[in-house]
Amino acid sequence: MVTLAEVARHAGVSASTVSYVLSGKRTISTPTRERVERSIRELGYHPNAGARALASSKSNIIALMMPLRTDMYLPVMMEIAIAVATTAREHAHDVLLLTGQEGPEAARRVVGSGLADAMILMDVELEDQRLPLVRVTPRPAVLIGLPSDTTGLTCVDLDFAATGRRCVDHLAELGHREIAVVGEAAAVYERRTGFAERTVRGVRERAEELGTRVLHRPCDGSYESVAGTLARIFDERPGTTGIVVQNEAAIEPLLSLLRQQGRAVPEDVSVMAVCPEQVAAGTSVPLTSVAIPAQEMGRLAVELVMARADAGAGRDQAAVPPRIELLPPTLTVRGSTGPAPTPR
Amino acid sequence: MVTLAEVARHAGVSASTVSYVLSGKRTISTPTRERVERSIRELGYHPNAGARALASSKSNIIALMMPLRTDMYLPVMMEIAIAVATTAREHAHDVLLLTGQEGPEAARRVVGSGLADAMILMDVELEDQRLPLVRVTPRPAVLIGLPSDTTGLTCVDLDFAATGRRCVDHLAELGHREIAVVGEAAAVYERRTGFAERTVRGVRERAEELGTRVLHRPCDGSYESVAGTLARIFDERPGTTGIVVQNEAAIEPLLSLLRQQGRAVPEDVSVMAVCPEQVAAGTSVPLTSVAIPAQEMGRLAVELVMARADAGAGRDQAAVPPRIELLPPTLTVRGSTGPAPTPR
DNA sequence: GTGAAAGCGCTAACAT
DNA sequence: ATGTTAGCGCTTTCAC
Repeated sequence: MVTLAEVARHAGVSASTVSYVLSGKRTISTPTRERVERSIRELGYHPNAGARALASSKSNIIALMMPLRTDMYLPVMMEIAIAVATTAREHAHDVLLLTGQEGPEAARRVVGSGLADAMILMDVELEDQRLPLVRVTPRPAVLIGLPSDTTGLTCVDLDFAATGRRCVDHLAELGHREIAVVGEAAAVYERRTGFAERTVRGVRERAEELGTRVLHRPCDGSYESVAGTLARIFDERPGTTGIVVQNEAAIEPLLSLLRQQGRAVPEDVSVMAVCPEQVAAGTSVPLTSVAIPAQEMGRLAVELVMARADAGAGRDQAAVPPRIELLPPTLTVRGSTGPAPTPR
Repeated sequence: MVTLAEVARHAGVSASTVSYVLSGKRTISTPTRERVERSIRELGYHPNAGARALASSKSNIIALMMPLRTDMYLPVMMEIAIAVATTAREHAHDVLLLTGQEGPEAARRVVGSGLADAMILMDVELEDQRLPLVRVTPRPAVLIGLPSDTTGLTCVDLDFAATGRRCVDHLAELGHREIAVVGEAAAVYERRTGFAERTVRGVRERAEELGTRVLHRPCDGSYESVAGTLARIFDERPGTTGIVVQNEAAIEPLLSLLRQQGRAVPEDVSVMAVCPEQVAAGTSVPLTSVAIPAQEMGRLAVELVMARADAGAGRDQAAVPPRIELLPPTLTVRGSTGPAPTPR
């Protein structure tokens, strides 16, 4: 294994000079720098990560915790993870993947051991078990999702309340007066992250302002469940002409069922979804949708956590104030929504 | 920050004793051990990862590379990643997530710097760019997938050829004499991993033995594409009564289209898939399928890489011989396959 | 602009 | 069964 000392000898300089060439923390004369860089290349030198971490007390590793609790939609998680990894590399950091089964102690472990010097928490619950640790730890952390008490925390998420409002606006503009929300599984509402509620709250809020009627039904993604949900919707509210779906798994079954029932989309009923762009564009009927900006969330989380890490290095405590960053919803109109049918 | 030396002082022992209590590499008297363990708890000591890595030249980190090239089905990747992380923890290792955009150099970087002491490569191509490095590096590596030349490599994958054969067997037993394969996107066959070809080869092989006719069509997952593919299939082979799908995205559109065309499943046409269990069980018609054992693949990859790592520590070179581990296909019969209809 | 040297916290001989 | 000690390879004062 090639060491810094060997590079130094090969280049005829001291170890510290090599170190400074690498870090750029000191001005080096061009000839010296070039000599060192040449030696590095010729010897195939790679700085030892452990030694670096020990000497600098910085690991250049971000821990990404994804508990993967219930029925979280894996592709979105995955997209976020990819965006986090990509962005982290742009900041010369790597990503350590922590999954759920180790529990909140995983965070304590990686931070306590200095393995990671920052962390990003996904799949945040309203009363997340990891929050006490996050509030106490000196390492910067960013949550993807919104707990009920955000005091002192930095969070990133889609603005689901605004998303709900935006959906109602769109349907109302098209003349729809009775709309239904096909939501996430009941379990998601009961014990979880709050994002589903936030959407529904947004929907209700705007619907009230506009005098639109709303029926909300949780729904797990199975074909049977969607069939039952749909039946109940048209049973209770035969006049329903607009449907907002916030449940990736329910989308195809829903479209398929409407087709079978002879309800044309969007002529008889308008359907819109809160889901990743890719999903909305790939369905049997391309769906008008509000995107779940997985990439942006991942990227932003890293940028925020790095900003705090850099500041923390300068001043003693986090000089960057905590921050709640709610991404504004973006609605894309595709083929699945249209003017409300004129009642017979 | 609490150090080992502080723990030693607090427990009234030497540093090495604390170290040995931690590693278990030396027998410690029960009273001493208990005293040390108590001090560790009381002081809230966490061994410093960097110092450990430096002193022992082992980082206890496995790098997981997922290039995420083309249209790989993200949920499967994700499941594998989760299984890898979980299993790694059982071996006291953590997982570093490397994505594609850094290219093959990422492997060189993490291994060269000692950041990772083993690696698992996903999404392996037939002529994978990373293979030269893997063959040269002293660190143990395991591939998930099969390149064209496996000399000296340890690989894990589903036995796709056997999977193809198994599918034909199942349909043939039910009396089907003309079957179609709806495959992955053409791009997958052209520039990629070989798994899709292996399935088709298995299908052809067994079909030939049994005198079954086979029509194979690549297909990207879009609704239009599936519609076109299906039309061509029944156009060219009106007698087709069995369909094997190897393309998660194509499944729902396919079922939906068959329904629209008035072809009942499985009365008129039997459909079976090569896909994760979860997908097969959740479709509008539960699908007879061969599972993609994502979890097992992830777990096995870690077990194999750890076995090589442990052996490498003992002897000089890898004492554990390279190994190709092809998981046998498991077919689960659900509602979507049945006896071939008697020709009119 | 460059060097010398003191650690960073731990592991693993080498002692006893 | 336990203690002593020499590094592991790098960063970063301090000195010139």
